This record gives sequence, C-alpha cells and structure tokens, in this order.
Amino acid sequence: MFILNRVLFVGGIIAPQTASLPVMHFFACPCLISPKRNSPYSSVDSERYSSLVKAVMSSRVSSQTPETLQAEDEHIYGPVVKAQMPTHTERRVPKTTHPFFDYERTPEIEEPEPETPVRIPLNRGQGRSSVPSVTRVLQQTLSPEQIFYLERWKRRMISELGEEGFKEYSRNIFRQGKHFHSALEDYMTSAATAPSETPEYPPEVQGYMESISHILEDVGAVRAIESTVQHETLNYLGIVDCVARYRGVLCVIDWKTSEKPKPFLSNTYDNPVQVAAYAGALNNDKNYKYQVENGLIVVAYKDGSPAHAHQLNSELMSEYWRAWLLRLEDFTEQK
DNA sequence: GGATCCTTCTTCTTCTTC
Repeated sequence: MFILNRVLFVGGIIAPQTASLPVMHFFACPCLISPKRNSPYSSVDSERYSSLVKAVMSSRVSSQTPETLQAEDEHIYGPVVKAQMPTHTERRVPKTTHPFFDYERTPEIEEPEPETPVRIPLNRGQGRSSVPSVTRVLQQTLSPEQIFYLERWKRRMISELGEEGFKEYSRNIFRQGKHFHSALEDYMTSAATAPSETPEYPPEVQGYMESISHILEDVGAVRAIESTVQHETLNYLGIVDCVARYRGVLCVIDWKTSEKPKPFLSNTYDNPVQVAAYAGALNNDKNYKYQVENGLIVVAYKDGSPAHAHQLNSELMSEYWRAWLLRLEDFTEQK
C-alpha cells in the first residue's frame, strides 16, 4: 500500500505527466480499438471498469491534496516546523501596537529634497550584530504552508536538475537579482548626477531594465538608495532598495526580478510585509528626517515584458505593518 | 585576513473535452 501510494505521490508531484500515462493508456486502449465502428464502450465491461476508474481516480485525487502530501512528506522527511496557521495570525493582534510613524517628526513634505540620494552603509560592527534583519525575521517566521510549498518546489527542482543543477540555478537567479540591483543603483546615481548620460547595462540585465523603463519614467526625487534603516525601539534593521517619488508620492520602492509573471500583489508573498518593515524602520530612524507612508513593489522580467508595479497606499502599509509586528513577535518568542 | 551580515530568489490543491 505504501509503495503504491509512493508511486502515485511521486507521479503526482514530481512528474504529473508520467503519472497520468498509465491511466491514459488504460482508458485510451478501448477507445482506440475502433473509434468509428460501434460504441467504443460496447465491448467493455463498463461495470467492472467503472469501479476501477473510481478506485484509480479517488486515490489519485487524494494523493494530490495538500493534507495527504503533507502526511506523506512528514512520513518521509519528518514533520515540518510547527508554527501558527496564517488564518490565526490574521486575526491576531500585535501585543505591542507600535505606531508605523513617529508623529513627533516633521512631515516629509516640509523636508527639502536632497540633490543626491543618501546611502547609509551597513555597519555591523557597532553593536549591531545582535540586531535581527528584516530578511532573517521573515525567513524564520514562514508559515507551515509556505515552508511546505517551498520545500516541495525545491524537491521538484532537484529531481529535475539534480543537486548541483539546482545550486547552479539558485546561484543564477541570485546573481541576476544582484546585477539588476546594481544596474539600478548606477541608473539612479547617474540620473541624479549626470541626467543626460544613460549608463550601459550588461547584457544580463538589459531585459530587466527594459521591463521597468515605463516605471522609471514615473520615478523621481530619489532620496535614498541601498540604504540601511534601523528601528530605534523595535530594534531590527534592513537595507531599503530605494526611497523616491513614484507619480509624485514618496515611497519605499522594492525592485524584484521574477521568472514567473506576478500581476497581483498576492503573487508577491512576503514582499509587502518586507516593504512595510523597511518603511516603519525608516520612520523610526533618526538618520532620516522624513516619514514615508507608501510603498511600491516592482516586479521586472528578463524578457523585457512590462514590469508589474504594485502600489501600497498608507492604508495597506498600516495593514502590512501589523503583519510585520506579528512576525517580529514570533521571531522574538522563538529565541 | 577571514568570517559574518544583508541582500539577491524560490511557493499558492487543479482539470476537461469540445
């Protein structure tokens, strides 16, 4: 029984096409005998086959539900890390509802726009080594579902590419993301210092830059690039990609590369939480004299197709800020 | 000078039947 389940499981998950082959043959054979002569079912013991159909279909269906997959996975790989379900966390309220803004500060509108963007480098040496980063907190507080689907995806990829192939693939997508970010950094810096000059991009990022060209037209007054932000009371830090005006609105902008299209905000997973975390840190970091209440997630594509831009207004940002506070709470409780 | 850090990404039950 276990072996049978395994076969179906492996087929359903790792290689759905191969899994459906035996089933297809099974059904196809009677039909292929003589599709134009008598009824394809006339020579078939339908009673007998219908029970088989039911048996096969029911086991196929059940083998592909997340619950069964998870049970199978736990059987083989051990239980996944336990954490609260997202349905619960959505209803949860942060224990300390720390404000997103520092209301004692001057509104950003009164602050003069700087001529060149700020870039505060990360300085881990100065008593910051114990301060957790946004990425670390998000990674260590993933929901069981997220962990499950990520692990499943990873296993699928390894089964296709092999261990080494998967490592190579991961290195590549990280490298592309990094190159895209440094190309953007060059673009922003040169746009501020020498607006007439258009920097040359390495071939690897040309598609991405083309993808975001229509977004860049609406980006201006860049205030910060790749700059460290640290929340003074909540004690976490991160590096914001960019703080600039998008269509006149001051935003924390997060640039992303993606192989799959991400036309909806929900396709970006934890990205909105990440952006809210950065904005909240910036709003409570004395190195920045202004407040940012909006966010923007830009997803760029390598083939140059138009990037998707997801705007986060102040209402959404406050919502994701609460989600961030919960993640931060979970992280602290884990320790 | 080596080690570590922050990032850079990756996920979302599924089929028919002309």
